[in-house]
Amino acid sequence: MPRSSREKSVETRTQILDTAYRLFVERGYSATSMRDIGQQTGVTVGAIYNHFSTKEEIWKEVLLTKHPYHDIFPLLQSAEGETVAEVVRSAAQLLIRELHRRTDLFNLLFIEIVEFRAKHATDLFQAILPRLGELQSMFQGKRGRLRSIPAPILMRSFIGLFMSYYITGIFVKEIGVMSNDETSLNQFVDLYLYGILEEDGSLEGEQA
Amino acid sequence: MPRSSREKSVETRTQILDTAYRLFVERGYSATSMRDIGQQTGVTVGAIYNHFSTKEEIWKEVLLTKHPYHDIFPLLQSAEGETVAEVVRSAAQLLIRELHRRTDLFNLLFIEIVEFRAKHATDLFQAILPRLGELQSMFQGKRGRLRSIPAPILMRSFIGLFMSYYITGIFVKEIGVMSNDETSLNQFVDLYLYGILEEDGSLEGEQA
DNA sequence: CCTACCGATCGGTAGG
DNA sequence: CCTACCGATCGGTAGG
Repeated sequence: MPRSSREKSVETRTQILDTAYRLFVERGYSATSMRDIGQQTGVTVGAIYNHFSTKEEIWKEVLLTKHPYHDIFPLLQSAEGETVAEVVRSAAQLLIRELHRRTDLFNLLFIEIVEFRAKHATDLFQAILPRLGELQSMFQGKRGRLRSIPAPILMRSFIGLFMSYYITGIFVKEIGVMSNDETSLNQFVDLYLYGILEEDGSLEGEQA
Repeated sequence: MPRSSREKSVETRTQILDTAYRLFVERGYSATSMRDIGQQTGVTVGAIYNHFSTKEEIWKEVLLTKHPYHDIFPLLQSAEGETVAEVVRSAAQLLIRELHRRTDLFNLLFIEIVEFRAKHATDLFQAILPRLGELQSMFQGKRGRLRSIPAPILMRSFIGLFMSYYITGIFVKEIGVMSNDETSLNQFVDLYLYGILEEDGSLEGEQA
């Protein structure tokens, strides 16, 4: 329980950001009104302007503080395994589980691209950049040799693996003619593993 | 020049759809008003409702008629080469060139996911499905053996290749620390090729 | 295809 | 005099 008006203020601000995030990913930016944010937070519209000067300022703060990398980075770092292949499979499992829990994981990015023409992309990337280095240690001391692929390409293509699985999965869902189950995911991951690993037979052995 | 009021009506309808498409991908659905569409088409708001009963009906028609697969499918089919690797590289080149011409190529999909929670996904997929088969012939009679990967996975991961290159590229653009040039694309494509092809040394030979 | 409107709601701000 | 917030309302615009 807040003990001062100062603490109360910080709490209200946090609640506004939580509500705004939820509504933005549910409906998009323009379709979310300041009144919606206020009502669902339990404050008036005027009160919001005590914490943020414009609606876009709320967006900027939501984008930077609720961006998926906040959840994804720790998740990736918790991936375990003795070989590179095992680590990648473990990371893929964790990420897909998170995607099922939060099917709107990438919505902040899509909104930023469409409704803001990615104008805050530089700010966002500056925030992420320092933490990208942490990920490089994921494969340290693991068995299995990587092809000589630059780290940025490795990371971008790994993210892409999930984006494509997720986005194309939305459109084949409930169709039946295409499966979107765990088998599909494994096939995606295998394709990625064959793509990044030196050929030494370890993958085939593991599969058998 | 239209010779009858019937033809004039069809032309107006087409112009409305063209304008709506342009504004939707520029700003998103909610941020685009019926008045915007009317003004930029050169008709009043009331006139639009002569052709479409709701704003969402315009969206549905735009989504189905302007969807990127209309441009992408013919593009992929024009890819040439004597080996699977050459065809894939050719297709990748063509697709990236198209992406540079139309940087908003995927925006319709993003809007459908965020602002409509993908409610028209089934309609869209039904429209695309019959044409997916045409693509399967792309690799017919080409040298280079594919791993046993189901065709849907092949296609989904190929689309994913570009989505990840495109989306992550937006956020690393103009940063300098990460390159987003032709070299990056080739590295993405190589990763994909290693992922789908049986190992027979042909790729290394080609690279050398 | 237009002018002229409707009930409601938009982002943002007034004084207290 | 501060903060956090209120009820009411601003000029304009939303879909219809």
